Amino acid sequence: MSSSPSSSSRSRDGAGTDAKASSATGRPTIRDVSRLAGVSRMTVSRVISTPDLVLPATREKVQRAIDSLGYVPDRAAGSLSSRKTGFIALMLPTLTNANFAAVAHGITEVLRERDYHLLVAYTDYDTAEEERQMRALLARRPEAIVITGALHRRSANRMLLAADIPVIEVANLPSQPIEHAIGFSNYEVGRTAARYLIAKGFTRIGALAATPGETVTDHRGEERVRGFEEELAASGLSKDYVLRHGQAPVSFSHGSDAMAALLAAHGDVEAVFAVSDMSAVGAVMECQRRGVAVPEQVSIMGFGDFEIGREINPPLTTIHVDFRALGQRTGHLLLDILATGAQERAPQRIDVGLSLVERASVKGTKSS
Amino acid sequence: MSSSPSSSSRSRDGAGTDAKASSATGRPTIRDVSRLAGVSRMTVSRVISTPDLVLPATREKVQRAIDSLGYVPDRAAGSLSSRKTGFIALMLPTLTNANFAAVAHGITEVLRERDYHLLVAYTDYDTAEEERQMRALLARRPEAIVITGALHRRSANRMLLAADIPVIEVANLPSQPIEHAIGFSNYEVGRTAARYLIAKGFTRIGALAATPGETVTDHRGEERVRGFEEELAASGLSKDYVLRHGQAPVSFSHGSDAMAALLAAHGDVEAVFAVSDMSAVGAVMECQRRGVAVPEQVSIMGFGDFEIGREINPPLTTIHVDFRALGQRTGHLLLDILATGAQERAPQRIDVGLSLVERASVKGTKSS
DNA sequence: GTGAAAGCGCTAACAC
DNA sequence: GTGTTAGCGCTTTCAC
Repeated sequence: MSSSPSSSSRSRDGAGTDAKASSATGRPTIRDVSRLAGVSRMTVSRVISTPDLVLPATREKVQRAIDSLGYVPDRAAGSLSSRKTGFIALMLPTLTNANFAAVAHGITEVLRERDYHLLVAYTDYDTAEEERQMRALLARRPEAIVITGALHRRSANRMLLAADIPVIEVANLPSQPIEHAIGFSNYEVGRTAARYLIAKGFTRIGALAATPGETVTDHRGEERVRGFEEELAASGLSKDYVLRHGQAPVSFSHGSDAMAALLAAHGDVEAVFAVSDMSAVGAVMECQRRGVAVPEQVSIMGFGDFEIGREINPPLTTIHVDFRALGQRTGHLLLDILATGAQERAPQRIDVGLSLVERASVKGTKSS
Repeated sequence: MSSSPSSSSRSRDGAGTDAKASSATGRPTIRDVSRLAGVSRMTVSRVISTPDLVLPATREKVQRAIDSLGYVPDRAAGSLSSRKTGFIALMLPTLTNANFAAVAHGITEVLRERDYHLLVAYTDYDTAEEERQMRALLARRPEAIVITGALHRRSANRMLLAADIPVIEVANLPSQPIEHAIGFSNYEVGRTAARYLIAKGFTRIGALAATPGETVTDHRGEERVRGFEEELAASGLSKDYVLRHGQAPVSFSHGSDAMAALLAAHGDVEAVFAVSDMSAVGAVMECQRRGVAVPEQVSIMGFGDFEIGREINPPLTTIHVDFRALGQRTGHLLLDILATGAQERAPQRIDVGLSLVERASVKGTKSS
């Protein structure tokens, strides 16, 4: 493997000057490539990032060296020097939720093309984890950060501001966004559901949500019930049928349990809005088991338009938000911001809206 | 902010010597902290990573400087120097699947404590994405890599080997693992399902799977049908009822569609194994819609033990694997390997096994 | 079109 | 206990 000295002593440094031993890790470095190709490290760097600035002959020579060594540039070293890490931070309550997973998926799809990498952190709805996760995320020097819903700790918020990177809030649309926001109003979701059920002529209208906990809270879900309750109140209807039951995250079994509890307490309930389709599906199943006909005896609707809702019998009426598209839009805004050069971009506030999907689980729908 | 010269010229360099201007990014560096605290950068570094080696008085002084500046160490710079990135790579087919999300979740839970970060990449079942994703992952110099199922491209495999880091295969248990493997045999899942249905006395037994595609293939699902078919053949039963339909990833609607197709082609089918609970649930719903009684007319079972299976009516018989625990075990093995010092650890091959969960969707179960 | 020098922000190794 | 020196593997900047 010793390179035979060339006949003339060349002034280019390539194989000669940069004669340091190869790295201890065994993984080839840019230096190994430069030596093998007989060019400087800078030329190797150019072949990788700006190949057009390199003569085709040189480029091929370098490329062969790269291939034969199986060289993969170390991005950490590159970042340190270029001050661009290629990381985008994403902070979620959980990944074990199809909608949040869809957001992450949508963002990734878009960022992938530009070689950005998503750094995902999740709090499991635990506000105490926020600060830890935020610190860990910021230590990787993301070029921007995407968060879902508001932060709930001042400390986490302070860190976020101090980081001085673009912030995008997704899947929730605060009236006063930190900077950019793409999403919809959870509060409006609740109001929309209530208005819909009221318009259908129901008067004993309930809801199924999680109990807000000390540390573990589904803030978005809670906002939905809040909107729901206020609309009920605005129409002079009772909130007695609104049930907060169990802990976040809500799931199918949450819906079954909560529905059972609601039927036990208020057997005369006519219509129910569950803050998530997961709960709504559980509620429908519970009704089936109890011989309570849906929608003849009880109408049920949910939120999220999860695939399962389309499949059950009767199909679930729900409120739809396209989370994957939300992720994709977020990805595009991100690329836009990062290309435009950081803070030049005026804060965006994009409401992707909601749509009510009428299916057969609510009485009085054409399809039911 | 100018520091007044102290009465004596001290030999410690702290505030004096390290007098370079603060960084261009605006974010404080270790140098800013050291200056403010009047100590060397090394002392700051120690306060962060090995506080016990620093005098309490010094430590507090430094901590105050850290807090007042809002300093968050740059891990990229740290990695470069220490050669420990704190990254674990995870390569999945998709995150939009509760079981894979659960694996990621389980790993994260464990690694979190040690400040390791999971770097997730997904291929969307596209084997062509493998190489790209693998390269991007390795460029971040993960200390270990976790992959689900085998890699399908030689190029990706070569890169993996060249990276020379611990490899753990999860959720699939190849007979010849690359190195470590934690999981179960998908092939056995299929055989178990077939044996179960055969033992129940059925003879016209079908399956619902995806069609293997050119680029998009659910290899794990395909292995499950393969095992299923072989067991059928071993008992001299026909494979005519085994249906490969639609594209991966399978979903609820895949199950509905496939079940409809199966009933159309072979109305006399007695029992069906769907390669995923998602499909199985879709199949049950389709039967309900068609007035085909489950399990009286057709028995249905799935794989994965998704929560929804427990909730539907009748509850779904399935094969259970605890994916979150799988993730947690993977996390612990990872910590073990990384602590033991890389390659010292003998390759582990851990079969977490399967369990058949009998519920009411198969005829002849006590509960049905 | 290519190269040399300098340095990104941190820590390993060794002084004292 | 704390400081100094010397890099980690890249890219920026500027020279030629």
